Amino acid sequence: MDRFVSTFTNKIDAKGRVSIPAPFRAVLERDGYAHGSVGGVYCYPSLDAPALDAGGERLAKKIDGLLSDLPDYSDERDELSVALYGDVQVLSIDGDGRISLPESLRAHAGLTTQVTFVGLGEKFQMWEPARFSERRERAREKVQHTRKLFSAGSRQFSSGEGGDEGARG
Amino acid sequence: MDRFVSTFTNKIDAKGRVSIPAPFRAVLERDGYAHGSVGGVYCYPSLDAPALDAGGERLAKKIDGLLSDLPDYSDERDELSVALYGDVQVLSIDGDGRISLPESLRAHAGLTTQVTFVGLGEKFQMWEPARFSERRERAREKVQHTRKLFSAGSRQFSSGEGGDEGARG
DNA sequence: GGCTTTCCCATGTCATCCCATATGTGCCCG
DNA sequence: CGGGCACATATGGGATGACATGGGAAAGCC
Repeated sequence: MDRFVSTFTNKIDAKGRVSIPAPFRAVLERDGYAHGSVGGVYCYPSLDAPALDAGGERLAKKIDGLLSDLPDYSDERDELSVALYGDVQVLSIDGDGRISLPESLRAHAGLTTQVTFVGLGEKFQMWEPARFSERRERAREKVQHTRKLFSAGSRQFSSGEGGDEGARG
Repeated sequence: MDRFVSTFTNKIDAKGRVSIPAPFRAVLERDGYAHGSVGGVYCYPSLDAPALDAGGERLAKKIDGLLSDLPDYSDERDELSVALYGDVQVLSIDGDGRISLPESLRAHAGLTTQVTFVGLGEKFQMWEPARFSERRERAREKVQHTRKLFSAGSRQFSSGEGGDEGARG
């Protein structure tokens, strides 16, 4: 199965366009993106980060799956639909492998001149480079912390330790 | 399968006309809307929101399906029929891809100068922009809450940070 | 006959398409 | 082993077309 991996940073040009890293593009194409046809890149604001989530058909079907569990015409379904579908933008890829990011999306992620593409397996994220490096730093720390937990059989970690960077904000 | 996705905001002109976003129009056309022929956009007040629901043939059939599940001549069916069919308007799309909204529909959604079209998969809704952003905010909070339930127990420490690869799925 | 609705055309803006260029990378050949 | 060539990718810009929107004319309705 193809996954989105690695990170790349590309520029946003004067028209708001940005090249999708070629490896990501390849994954999207294998994921049902036919060049001329309908469909494209599904993109929406990340729920818990100043970034954008994006993916192909596989991601879209996952969203469908969430909703199909709820009964038609229930209040709950309508509300979830708004949150899931309402924020989604379908971005088409031009002949040169670029997408153009609407203002609303750029605003959520604070994107101005550059975008960092971060592969997350079934989807990828787009970050403002500076924010991402900050986030990555914290993620590294957390991995270290997790490793300590794995090896904690011998040594009991103190209860305060886990909270040093855990609170997000 | 074609779905209504994304949100768009268009203006209502002096004659009460409003352009249907081109992507939605494309979905409607694929859904059995032949340009000159009979049929059009099925539109009715949302049952539980100050908005309008709309869609094409597929939506109409779904409503039929809901009713056929209920016994003939039952009070419940009568009530639902009235609620669903009674307020339905079939709006025709003009040569430029516009519909004109009758006063009764506009009143229910509080539409004045602008309309926000919200794709919800098999149907779409029309909102007064300000009301929609309010609703969207609530929907987001609800999804966040739901997500926390999903991921509760799997990660006790630090809510979210590195673990957001499962965000929407 | 006045009013509303529908059709048609005009316009400005924005997105898309296409091509040109730069940069870097791997490969081939010397 | 090193230089150069070819290709893929990223990026910039110009031109063309799509789309939203406004207004006028014609056709139906009361």
